[in-house]
Amino acid sequence: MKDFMNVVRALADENRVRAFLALHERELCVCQLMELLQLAASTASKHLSILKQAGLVECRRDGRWTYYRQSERSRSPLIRSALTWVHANLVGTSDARRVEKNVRRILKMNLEELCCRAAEPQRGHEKSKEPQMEGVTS
Amino acid sequence: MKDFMNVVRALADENRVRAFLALHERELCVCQLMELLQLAASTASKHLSILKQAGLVECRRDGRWTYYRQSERSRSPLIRSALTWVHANLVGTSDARRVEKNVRRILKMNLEELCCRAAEPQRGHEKSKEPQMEGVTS
DNA sequence: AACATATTTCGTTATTTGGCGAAATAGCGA
DNA sequence: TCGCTATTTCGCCAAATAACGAAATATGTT
Repeated sequence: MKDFMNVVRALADENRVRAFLALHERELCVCQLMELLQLAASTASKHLSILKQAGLVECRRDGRWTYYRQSERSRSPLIRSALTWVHANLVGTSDARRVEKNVRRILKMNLEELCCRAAEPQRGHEKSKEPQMEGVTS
Repeated sequence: MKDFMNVVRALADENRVRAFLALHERELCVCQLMELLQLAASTASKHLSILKQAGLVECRRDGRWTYYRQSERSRSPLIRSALTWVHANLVGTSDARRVEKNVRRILKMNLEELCCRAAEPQRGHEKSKEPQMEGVTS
């Protein structure tokens, strides 16, 4: 029951569900999820830790970035069934499509640029003085 | 998404999950659920209305009593899958067995007696004229 | 009708939760 | 080492929620 309640409570917030949907079949770092959810870093991080605590997502550290993804389906029957249930009911809905669209937009953005945006709107980190607009060729 | 969130939030409270489990394959009135959850009538009623709002349970009125039960599985794919998911993860656990045991105890009790217990600890419903001093003699 | 009682609604209070910013932590590169 | 930055932790505030009792509602009984 305790594990079950943890999973349900983790899913009982719309921002967490959206984050969870965004992590379907791909991994994203906290910066990218901040952008997706339009939340402060500390808030996004908290949400992810709740999802992680429940076992719904896992994370790996890569340098300065922490990448989150949905847990392996082999993790436990509870988690496997939760993943299946959420997908069965949300994948394909307009809300899920909206999330998907937003994620694709975010994935096109330069990670360095995206991450620094909140703090310093101006520059990237090693290479560019000026952000080299990708996608949009001037 | 809205419907999904309603279902998840309805399940995000342990008392509601216990009530929901108790309503598996049987119906119970609010009095009986008060006894099961050890909550005030207004609180129990509120929990049931939240479960009902989410579509997880239905109710019928029979005289003074309102009987709740789990919704028909044909109600909607969302509800059907929710019922299946909850059952798959909780039925057979120690918590579910404890609920089941309690329900059986409650079903053995006289309904009239059970319902009046909160108000008047002493006796059944048809006989008494005077409230006969509970504890304090005036 | 008057009364009894099961349930719901309403108003209040205490607890929990979601949000933020500041400070602490962790890792990269000079 | 220092500086930079992504993330987490901490402390606080606001909003949501769970709990209660009192009052209102609905229904059966006399």
